[in-house]
Amino acid sequence: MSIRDLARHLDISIGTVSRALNGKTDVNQETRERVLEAAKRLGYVPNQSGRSLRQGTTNTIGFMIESTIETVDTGGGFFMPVFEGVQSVFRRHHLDLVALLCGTDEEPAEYLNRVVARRFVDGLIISATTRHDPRIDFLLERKIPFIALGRSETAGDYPWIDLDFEGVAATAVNRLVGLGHSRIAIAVPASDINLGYVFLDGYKRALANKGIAFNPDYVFRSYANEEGGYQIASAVLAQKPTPTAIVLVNENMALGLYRRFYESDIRPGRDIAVIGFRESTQSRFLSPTLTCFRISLRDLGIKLAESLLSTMPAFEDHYPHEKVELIWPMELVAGESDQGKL
Amino acid sequence: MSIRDLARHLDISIGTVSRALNGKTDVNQETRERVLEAAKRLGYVPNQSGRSLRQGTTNTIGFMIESTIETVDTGGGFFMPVFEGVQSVFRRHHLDLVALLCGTDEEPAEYLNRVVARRFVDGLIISATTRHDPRIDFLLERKIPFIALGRSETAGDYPWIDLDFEGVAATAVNRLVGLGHSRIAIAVPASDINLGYVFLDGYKRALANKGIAFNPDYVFRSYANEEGGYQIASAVLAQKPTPTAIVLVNENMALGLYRRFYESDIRPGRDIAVIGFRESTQSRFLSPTLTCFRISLRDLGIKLAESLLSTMPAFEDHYPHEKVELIWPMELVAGESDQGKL
DNA sequence: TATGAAATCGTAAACGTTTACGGAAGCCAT
DNA sequence: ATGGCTTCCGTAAACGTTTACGATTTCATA
Repeated sequence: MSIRDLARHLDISIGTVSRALNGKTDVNQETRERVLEAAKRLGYVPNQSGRSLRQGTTNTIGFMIESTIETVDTGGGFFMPVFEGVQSVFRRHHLDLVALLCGTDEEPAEYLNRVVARRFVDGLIISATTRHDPRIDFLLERKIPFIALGRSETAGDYPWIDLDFEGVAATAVNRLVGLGHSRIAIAVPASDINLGYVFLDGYKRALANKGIAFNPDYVFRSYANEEGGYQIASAVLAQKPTPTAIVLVNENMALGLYRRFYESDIRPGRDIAVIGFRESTQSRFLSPTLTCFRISLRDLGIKLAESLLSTMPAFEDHYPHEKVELIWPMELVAGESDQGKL
Repeated sequence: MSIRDLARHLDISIGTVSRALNGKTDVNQETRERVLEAAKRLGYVPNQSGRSLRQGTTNTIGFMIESTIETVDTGGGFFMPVFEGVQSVFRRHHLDLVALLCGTDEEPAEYLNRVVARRFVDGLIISATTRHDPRIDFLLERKIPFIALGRSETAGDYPWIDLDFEGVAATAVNRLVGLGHSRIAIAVPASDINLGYVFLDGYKRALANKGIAFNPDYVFRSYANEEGGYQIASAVLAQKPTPTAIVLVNENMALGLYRRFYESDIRPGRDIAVIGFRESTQSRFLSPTLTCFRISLRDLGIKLAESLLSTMPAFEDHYPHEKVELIWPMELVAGESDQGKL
């Protein structure tokens, strides 16, 4: 069922059929309707390879996700809601969204190289940005439209949207200070992912604002998951003087942290204050419930998609070019985990 | 940088270049090496649209994942490890794997229709199979190679691999009976996903084997996530006589269940036995640790990929055609959550 | 009526591959 | 010298689109 078959069936030329289907102006209204009707009736759908070859465009956007130990455990569904938001925008423009999952046995930059070389996608969303991310230079040099979910250290001349790690760290510290804490620990990822550095910066700055000296011994590094939380809890308990509060960079850490504390009869919220990171399906069901921060993930996805389109020349009539360097706000969700008295 | 440029640069015909790159036999060894070397040096990669158009094949496999409320919260990373396994096989055959994420605002069958119509992929892996899954009939009729992760009720003439829900339910029941329980509840998803029915069947059969009467009041239905676990815990406590044990179809339910029990001062493992489903990053860090079942997800992915290839004519020399109707084994991981005395 | 503009459509080239086909050259046996 | 293999390579068609270009018709206007 090619366009040729359809044209033969309607007894008009394939050029006209193509123009009718693509909404070109120079085609009679009546014939357009005939074409559309026949296409639907016969179940004709344009062959993507054909159009791609001709137009040099694939109508596909890739969302690259790494399955590193750090990001694999996005419990509570981080990416799915974002994806839905992205997809809702793309669908209006007949763009298909695919997730490109880079395994642990391949370098992200290598993987990306393959994707780009094969001209698989028209644009890209990358995530889990590292401090100095080679993918960004690569995409800039190849002039592939892209947007990063998460900024690198040199958040230079490329579009990115990032969560408000700095703001979250500051809000958490301020809140804890307000509750009377001064020995405030922080948990960051051990990896090179940039958000850890941003988070740490926000923490330091907030401490400084409150006139509290920064103590490097209160910075704990491990995996951004349950296991990491457990290990950090052990380290926290071993540290003297023991912190009275801890701020987590990742909500999955909370469960492991809780577990380890329980084993030493330390009850979060009563004996030590804990502020998690992102509100997830789990945070409400922990005991005590986790004080954390809410993100409108779907809206984030929508903004991500719109921003990407604004960097693509083919869409500049709908989405005029704009510089996107956006910090996405997060809203405090008070729980019980930071509410104990000192 | 097209094949024409490469041919011109080497001063040979494009046909020879193509044959050299594709490992055809009728090309001189020396010229082949020259071609390969030049291709690498000049960074030539065949345009996918061109080959797809010519060969009618895309070298891409799609892994369809639905982001329904049921599957979105695959905490502990279910899909990522499976994905890696699949990818490790495909990479050897120069196949690209993409994840096709169907949002909640679109029917899975509709979404699949679009994917297939645009000839996006050469083969498909579908998951979250419902009881009567229209996608299966559709793919069979269109003769698209596919494999289902999860069987439908009429697990008929199509390839599938499924987790051993029946075995897990039976093992759990037997274990609980061995510990002295007879009032054993079961938590299943409220949706039409088929695994719930299979799980329930295994439960019923195991009860019958042990001579325990099936009590419909002990079947609890809700979402397969933390929220659902919480609701089910409430329902369990309200049920008289109260069950002394409960078997979960989903590990994410455990946290909500625990939370609700704690609110009523019921301690899992002491006052009520709980057996979760899949071992995840969380199960070890719950308090008490969750008794559950381990899956080798990477191997599952590998088998999934190999099985799919065995249904594709283009690969029948490497993977001879075979009937795939496979129940994937799961191994008990004893925790503390079922160890209380009655 | 002649003229030009507007509306509509057909023709054919082009996108980058793969591959069937045939031709040229080399070699060996007759 | 002829014929028949084998080895290697070039030619050109084909995949299914889109689109620049030109042709035809219609229609209003001078």
